[in-house]
Amino acid sequence: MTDSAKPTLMVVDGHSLAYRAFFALPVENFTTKDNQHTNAIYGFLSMLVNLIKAEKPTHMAIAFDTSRRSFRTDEYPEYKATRSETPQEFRGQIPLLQDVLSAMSITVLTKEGIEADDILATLAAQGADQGYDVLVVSGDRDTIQLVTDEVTLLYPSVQGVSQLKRYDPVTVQERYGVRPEQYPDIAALVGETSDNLPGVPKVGEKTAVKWLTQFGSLDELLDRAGEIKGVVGGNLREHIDDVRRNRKLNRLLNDVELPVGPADLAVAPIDAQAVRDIFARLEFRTLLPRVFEAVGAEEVEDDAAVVAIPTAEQVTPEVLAAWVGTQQAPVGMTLTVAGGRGLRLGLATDTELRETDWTDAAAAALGDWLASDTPKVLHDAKPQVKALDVAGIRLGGLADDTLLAGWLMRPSFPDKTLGNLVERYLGEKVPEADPGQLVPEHEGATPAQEAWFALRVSRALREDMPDSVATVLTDIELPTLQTLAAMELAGVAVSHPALSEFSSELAERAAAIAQDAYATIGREVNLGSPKQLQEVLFDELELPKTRKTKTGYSTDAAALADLQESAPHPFLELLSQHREATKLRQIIESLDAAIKPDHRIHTTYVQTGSQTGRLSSTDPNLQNIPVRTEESRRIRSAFQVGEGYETLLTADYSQIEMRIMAHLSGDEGLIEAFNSGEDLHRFVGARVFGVEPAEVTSAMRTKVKAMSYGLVYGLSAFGLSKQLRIEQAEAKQLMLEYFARFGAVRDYLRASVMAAKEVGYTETIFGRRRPFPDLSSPNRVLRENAERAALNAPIQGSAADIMKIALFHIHDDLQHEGMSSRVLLQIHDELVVEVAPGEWDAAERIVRERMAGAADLSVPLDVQVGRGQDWNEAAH
DNA sequence: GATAGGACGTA
DNA sequence: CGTACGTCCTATCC
Repeated sequence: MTDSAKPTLMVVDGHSLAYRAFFALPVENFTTKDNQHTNAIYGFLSMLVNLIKAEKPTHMAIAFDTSRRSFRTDEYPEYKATRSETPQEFRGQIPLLQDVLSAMSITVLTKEGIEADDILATLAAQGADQGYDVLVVSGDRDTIQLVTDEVTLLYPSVQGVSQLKRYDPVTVQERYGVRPEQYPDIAALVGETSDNLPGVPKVGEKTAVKWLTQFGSLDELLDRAGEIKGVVGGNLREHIDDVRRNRKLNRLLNDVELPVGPADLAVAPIDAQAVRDIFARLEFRTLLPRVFEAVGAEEVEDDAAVVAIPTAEQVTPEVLAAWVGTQQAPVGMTLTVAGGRGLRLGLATDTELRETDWTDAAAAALGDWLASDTPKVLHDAKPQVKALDVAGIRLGGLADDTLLAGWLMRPSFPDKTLGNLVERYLGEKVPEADPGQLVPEHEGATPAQEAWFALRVSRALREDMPDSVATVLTDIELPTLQTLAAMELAGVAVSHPALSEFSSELAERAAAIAQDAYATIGREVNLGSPKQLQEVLFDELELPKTRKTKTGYSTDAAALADLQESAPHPFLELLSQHREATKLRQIIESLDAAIKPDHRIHTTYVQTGSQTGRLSSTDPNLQNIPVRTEESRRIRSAFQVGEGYETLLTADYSQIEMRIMAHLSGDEGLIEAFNSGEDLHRFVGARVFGVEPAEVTSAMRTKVKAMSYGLVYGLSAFGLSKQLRIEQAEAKQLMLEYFARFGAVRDYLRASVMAAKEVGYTETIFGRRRPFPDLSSPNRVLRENAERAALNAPIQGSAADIMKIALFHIHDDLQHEGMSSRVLLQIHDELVVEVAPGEWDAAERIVRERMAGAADLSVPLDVQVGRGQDWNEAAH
């Protein structure tokens, strides 16, 4: 163990250890869904975390080689020349690893023409000089020469990267029979195959040690080489130049000029968020807590300023009402909610905090103020808005929601709690009650204290916020929030009898299909287990292998369809049918379970649930109710008009994303297509294939349709060929023809990605931004994924903006006109409205006007409206 | 009991 | 080698 009084400097050869990890860990287990390999990164970090925990260095640096070229190759071009090319899969991981390290505030050192071990040697020398205990971590045997009383080497043993052997002068002597500084002499004589440094033939470690002991030093040995007898003596004399060269090359430089010295390498607090972000990207999950445990948590906590949080004054509703009456500036507000009901209300200015129990009396005393336009700042206002609504109060003056503001600033940021925002934007900590303790040691923040934090975070966020984003927040998101609250409260009526009847049918059918399937293979398997299915398909039936997955071969629907074509087997069709039936049944069962006593399903819209600006829906997700097959639409038939209402209205935008493309690109052909009134795909097909619209066959229409939609997602010729099941050459030709007629589309898409690369973010028509740091990543997979996402983001995001604008305007209009009709669901480009008796005409007019008028584009926004007693019937 | 992976539903 | 989501099940990890 190291002397606790002395600081410990740990210097690590990043390259050699990551390389060992690369071969030690199976790459199949360490590949992200984007096909980014991470085994070297994972293995290295895993080892580093263990090292930090075990050694507790006070100072740390990690050195990397810059390239294969170094002063050694300049001197001796064959140096390391026999090493096989480092695999691209490995090299691609190094920049990512360095990103992680920098997020962990660990200094990464590289120097052109200098190898990592020379940097280690230099820092080790400086550290030993300046009174540090030095730990050198390297997988290169040459570093043995660095070992002294002050410098210890940690060297990976053969067992694997996690087992490091500790070399001090005594252990080196025991293992190699010489003092550490003599090790290079042995290496020079024996040679180093991996470095392509041949030594003296027939001389191994034993002979080398014997000679050195006998002659005292290498110089002495070489001077007196004539005294050595036999074949090895001859060999030595013959290869004496090689030995001199080896010795020259394996001497590590300990006087490299570096931008930092040991004192600059003090362990610093990690950037917890950056680490979380990059780990998310690398899909490391289990490693995150280990990293935080080893280096993160304490430092971050110490780093956050300990700010005295004002104490909240407990008052009666009447006193609180009097107090708020005197406030002009925005007030922070938190209504704690449990089971949809308000519990306690906290209000705060910068200096004064007030709290009261949320009772009928409080609602009565504060209702007017809550409904007034007096500006209020909340974090995650929607549940609070709903709880107020239950008490008969419509919250007015919603000036900011820090949850939405934080999301708009960083939509990829997964964790948007108030505490996270406070840390990021104020550098302070929100006290948290210890979870899992019945009597917590620490009290959490009170409602008024949360309100106080929200108020101050709001201001800090607004300072950073570009105007365009602030406009999206104020003019789109906050009004949308109010509307979503109302939609969630309204819910949608769903018929339990309809669902349960369908469910029973499907259960019977699935069971029968399963029996048939078992019969075709002669045994029972769990048809829901991909693992067991793989055994059946590829081992027992010996069907051709399909697309690879992380754990084997795919058994998904596309793979089964391919198999059915290339190697038909009755089991395949039965399996597909079984999947279909059980999937439908699952959906039905989960919907049925979500029906509340009011016979309605109340989903939760997650306003911050996407990176593009779309909503998401959970508990249950009502945005993925089946629609494609006739049978599955029976589920939609169970979504029915509720009691007291007359009919359901559905309204959807047709081809909204293509229309946005036409607008953004200004492509005259595409704009004409939308203004002509002709079916879009027929029009495009006519242009692409050079025929009259009437002559466009359904095959032609299918192709241009796939192409058009694919464009929005950054589709490649490969992807297009796969989807249409045509040759890649044909897909390529199709794309060429398409762009020959609609060239401005391609120009726009290219320019849009270029611009995003330039500024680092994309922007929707309304100014919503999405950052894309990976557009300039040296990693091709990351970069190209980012390019496709960046291509799509302004289009999908603008469509989301337009729908939100239409949505809250419809909601507001219905209210202002005193109608009972209400919006129930939003499914990205579709709305479902429950229409009250006698209100159809007005409702349809409002919906059509507001949807078509939500944006002024160079093409019309086409809206399709349908009506019916249930969702399926209403879908025209 | 929690988490990961495969599969699949929607726009 | 097409974007954006949520949820179910099974298998595996702890």
